[in-house]
Amino acid sequence: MIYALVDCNAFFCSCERVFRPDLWNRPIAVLSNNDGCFVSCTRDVKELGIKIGEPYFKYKQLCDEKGIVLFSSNFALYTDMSDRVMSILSRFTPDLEVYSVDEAFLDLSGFVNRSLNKYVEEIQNTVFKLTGIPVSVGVAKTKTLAKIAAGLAKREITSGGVKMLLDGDVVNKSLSKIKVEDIWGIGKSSGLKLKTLQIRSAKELIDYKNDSAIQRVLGKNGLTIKDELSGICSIKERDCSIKKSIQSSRSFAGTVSDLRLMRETISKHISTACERARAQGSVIGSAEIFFGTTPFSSEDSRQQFVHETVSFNLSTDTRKIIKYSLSVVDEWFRDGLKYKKAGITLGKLSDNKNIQLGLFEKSDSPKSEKLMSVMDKINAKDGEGTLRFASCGTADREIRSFKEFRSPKYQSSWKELPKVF
DNA sequence: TCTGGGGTCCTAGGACCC
DNA sequence: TCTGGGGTCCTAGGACCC
Repeated sequence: MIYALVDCNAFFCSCERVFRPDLWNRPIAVLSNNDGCFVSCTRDVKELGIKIGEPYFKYKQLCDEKGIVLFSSNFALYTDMSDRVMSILSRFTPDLEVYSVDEAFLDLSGFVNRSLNKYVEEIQNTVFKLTGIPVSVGVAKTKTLAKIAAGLAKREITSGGVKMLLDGDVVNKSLSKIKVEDIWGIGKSSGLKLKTLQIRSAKELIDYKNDSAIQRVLGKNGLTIKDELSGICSIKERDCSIKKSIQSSRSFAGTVSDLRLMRETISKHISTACERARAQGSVIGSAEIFFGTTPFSSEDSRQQFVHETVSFNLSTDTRKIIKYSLSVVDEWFRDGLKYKKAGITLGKLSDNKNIQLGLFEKSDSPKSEKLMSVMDKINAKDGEGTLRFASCGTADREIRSFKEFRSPKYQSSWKELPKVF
């Protein structure tokens, strides 16, 4: 096999730059919900020591000093740009696996006879020309090696954003420079375990003879990764078109200490998630409700973090799932606590088609299905939340989030279309 | 006095990813 | 004032059964 991993460079930042060409050479960063953390940074920002996931308030001063241009996250823009990039990539292979919002694996096995290098450059150039998004490409015999190659493509200035890891000597040389915890699928904790076996680099991992020791510390995943690094394809394609769980959650801009507000928040999360579940044709079997105070140290408040799962007969009826979920809220909510975050995860999702064929039980009445379908249609046409349940509260009590640096909704709002003079 | 062996299924939690 | 939001997969251990 020959895989190419195409990875968009600082994707969210690049999306913002497409509409702000004046920022092409400026350091920029994108912040998470409530402008809490950094979620995307251009290379020059990373070089200042700012890492993805770090809280913004720690670096506020540095950002001011260095003139870093900040953006609040604008996911409507990023998903739209992602769709465009992926659709272009699909022209280059019959087998495209979209791995995340900014990455995809292309099976290029059929192209070995062409000049692979040229083809890859063509992919890179086409994406940039048609979307304005710069991408790096790593090419190798397995997905794990392609991930490593793409990482090298980004790091090595001379690479032009493309790195081929096909020749055995080149692969070995590269692997000896890769720290074990930087391998795709091995994190901090597994990295430490491997160090107890004196394995520090990717090369040391593939040269390690005692497979059972690797399996003991990493589980069978460890051997899969070892094979992949040795050039043996062992990772199956994941089908991500149907989600197995669907989550909706947010941190509050301030804190919430009011039961009614918490009930409304949970109801809204349930409504959002159920709509997404119905949209992918799923029937829901369980809901996990969670809410909690800040996990970070704060002297003035007691801490609590609730995680409760309720299971029920398969259903798509938002009303029913809200009812179950609110009973959890009522049971666990404590007066006087300052809640910082709340959300839900829908689980035990099954395919609606199988249910209709009678393989499983479903408890909803035909009336309820009709109601949900009408609601979804109206909300799709006239906007999110046009029709909602009373338990979600009224719009004026909406819990606002901080988005100090939001960019316009260039592609999803007529009022905010970019203007060309 | 003294308490099997094997199997399946489910769930919670950990680890990892972007 | 202040620390994201979404996912996936694996494993260990409990419940249950014969």
